[in-house]
Amino acid sequence: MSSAKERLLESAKRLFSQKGYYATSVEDIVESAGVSKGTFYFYFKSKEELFKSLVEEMHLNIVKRLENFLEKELPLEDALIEYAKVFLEDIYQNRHIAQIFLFQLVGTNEEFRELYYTKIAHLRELLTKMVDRAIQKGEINYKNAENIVNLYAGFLRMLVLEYVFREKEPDLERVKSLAQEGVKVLFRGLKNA
Amino acid sequence: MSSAKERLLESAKRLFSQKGYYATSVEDIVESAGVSKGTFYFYFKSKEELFKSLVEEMHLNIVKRLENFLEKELPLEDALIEYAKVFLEDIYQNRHIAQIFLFQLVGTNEEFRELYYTKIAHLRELLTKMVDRAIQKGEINYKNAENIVNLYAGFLRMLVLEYVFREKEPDLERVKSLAQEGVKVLFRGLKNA
Amino acid sequence: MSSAKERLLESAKRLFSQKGYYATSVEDIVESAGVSKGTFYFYFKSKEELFKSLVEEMHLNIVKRLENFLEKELPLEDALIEYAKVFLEDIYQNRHIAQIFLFQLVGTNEEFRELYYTKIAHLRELLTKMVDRAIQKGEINYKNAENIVNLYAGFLRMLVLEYVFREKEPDLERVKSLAQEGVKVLFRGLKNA
Amino acid sequence: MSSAKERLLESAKRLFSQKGYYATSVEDIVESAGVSKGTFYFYFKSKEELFKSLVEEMHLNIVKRLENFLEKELPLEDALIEYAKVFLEDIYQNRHIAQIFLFQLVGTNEEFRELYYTKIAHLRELLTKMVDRAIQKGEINYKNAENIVNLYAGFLRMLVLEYVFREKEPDLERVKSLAQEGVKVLFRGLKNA
DNA sequence: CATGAATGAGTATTCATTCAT
DNA sequence: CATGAATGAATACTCATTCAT
Repeated sequence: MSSAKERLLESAKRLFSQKGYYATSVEDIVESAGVSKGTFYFYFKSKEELFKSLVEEMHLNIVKRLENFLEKELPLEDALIEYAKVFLEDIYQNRHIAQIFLFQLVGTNEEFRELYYTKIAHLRELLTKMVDRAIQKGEINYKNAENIVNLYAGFLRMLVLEYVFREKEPDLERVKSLAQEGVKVLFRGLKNA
Repeated sequence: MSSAKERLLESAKRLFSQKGYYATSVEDIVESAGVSKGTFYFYFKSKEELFKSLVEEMHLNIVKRLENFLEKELPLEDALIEYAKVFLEDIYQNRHIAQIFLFQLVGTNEEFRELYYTKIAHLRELLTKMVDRAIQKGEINYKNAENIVNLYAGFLRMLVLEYVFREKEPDLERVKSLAQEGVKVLFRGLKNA
Repeated sequence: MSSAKERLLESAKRLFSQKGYYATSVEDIVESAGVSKGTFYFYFKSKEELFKSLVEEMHLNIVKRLENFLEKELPLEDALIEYAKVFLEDIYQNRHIAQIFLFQLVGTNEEFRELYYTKIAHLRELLTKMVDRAIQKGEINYKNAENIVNLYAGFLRMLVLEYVFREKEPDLERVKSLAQEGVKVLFRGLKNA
Repeated sequence: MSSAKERLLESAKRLFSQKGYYATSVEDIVESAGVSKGTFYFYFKSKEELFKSLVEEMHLNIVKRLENFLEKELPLEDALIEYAKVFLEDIYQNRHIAQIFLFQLVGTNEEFRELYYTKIAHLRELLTKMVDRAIQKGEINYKNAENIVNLYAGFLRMLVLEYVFREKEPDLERVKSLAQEGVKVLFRGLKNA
């Protein structure tokens, strides 16, 4: 049986992702976790701290995965396709926390927005590094790595927003295939500049 | 001199976009507008209703602009580039309310998220129509209009998120040129499928 | 066509009697009367003053009617029966304002309760006088006039509460006949002490 | 020492009965009880719910008492006299909550009025049963049980209104003796029909 | 006479957080 | 570790009343 802290984390993830940070009360969380309020504050300094720790967790997951990818040094097209698939799978597996990270953080309040931009900057850096390498290797002819990240990351975000989060039971295979097609389109454009 | 209602609307836009829906209190809004609480409720049924009316306003603006574009029947590449520029200009001019529409709605609570998806669906439809026309005319060879919308709209969203909203004083000309470059890359990819 | 003041009075009577003093807002009243708030305060100093003036009006009505009855110097039984009928008819005709007078005044707040007791004391006095006369004339053998008023007035109040006010469309003839029967029962008891 | 909940209930009873439902604020109640606002809402869902629970409590008290009386199967005159005494004693002991039940409920708003009629209907039924039995046994000759209840209950209500609630320190013995006399008068009337 | 925009004190209710047990 | 009673500042919203036009 899961511990009180784990149950609190699970409940928080689910409720934050469903109802949003503000509309989720500590009361909601402890009730759903079946523990007392005192217990909540034994494990977490505050509601905000819990939220931020979820964000941190998700961020570290994505970063780790992305760094692993970088080490493989795949050709860019393969890398972009493979990573897109892994990313979508990952996001789907961690839907709740991912929703918080990708779409709640920016829109909730000033502090969270800043946190978002800090975390995202890190991820963009990693992606930029990957693209830069391909530019150096002459794999593509459009050489603005930052803007390539805009195209690629914007596309992935859109897929997540429109398919993974919007639909109750997303057809992940279809989303992955959309991702693959999209990246191919993109890559052709990058090569033929 | 501006009327009480106008001042309330301006204050609300600014504060919602800065601090977010929940972190902005009616107190904040009326204080910033220099009117009493009673006046707020004389003009708006509730904080929520005011928020939603701002969203509606922005939505109608974007739809109108997009419909105008559709009527022009430009070649797709030109249309995508021109619309991107107009869109970015527009979003910049209406930064506050646009921030609310594009990034707060999804992340705030369940009701707002549903509202977001409803509004966005409408915009995606219009874009899809534009792309479909180009497919019929043989302008491009990748024929999944929906996915092209994912690529294009995702890219624009990312530009807004990373440049227009992130930076205090965004260099709009640079963003537009990134947009133009990105669309060209994309279009090449679409043509050479 | 009725004047603004009359329409305000009518609306106030109806709304106060239906929803109660506190649950009826000045807004409700002016809306239902089709006039502006300014007009309300042109004719009435305050919501409370309007309410009290309605109470005063009803009180004067009942007092006048009762005094007329006293002058007739009927035998007690006839007087009690006749007055009961007239009273019920009257209350029915002025249902709204009567509801306010008889049942809202006591239960609403301290000030109104005191007002109620003052007004009611006056009515009880008149009734006591009527009964005293009958005692002096030897018409009845139970000689506690105050308690007779308790029996009689309590009975009438109960009829009003249970039949005139409770039912949407009260059968007034039936209520009057209940009143007549009840008074006869009462009178027999008074005579045979 | 009494618990926070008990103190809240006591304060609420007293204040509601003195100032009325609307004129008593939650602030008033918690201040008088010496607890915080949060504590109020820890124990009661709302001001209205607390009010209704007081009503329910009083209603159950009266019903229980009345049912006990019914079981005794006393001759009607004795029953009416004995019950009147017990009722007055009871009402006096629970003055505050009784005032709420008997005189505030009807006059406050629509919802409470309906609640009043529901509760009172129950009490009238029990009394009617008691009277019906006496009619069947031939104890009285006036056979309209419902109207007898009107006479009896109206009389008791009037005693409560005029003596128990009106006076700061009511002379309960005198009220009980008025009740006894009144019932005797009534009973003679009923017998000699 | 009449309007309706504007006021601001007041109200019920929420909720993150604390702490004695 | 765990509980849950208690806190009180904060919040959205109401409403009687005023007053310039």
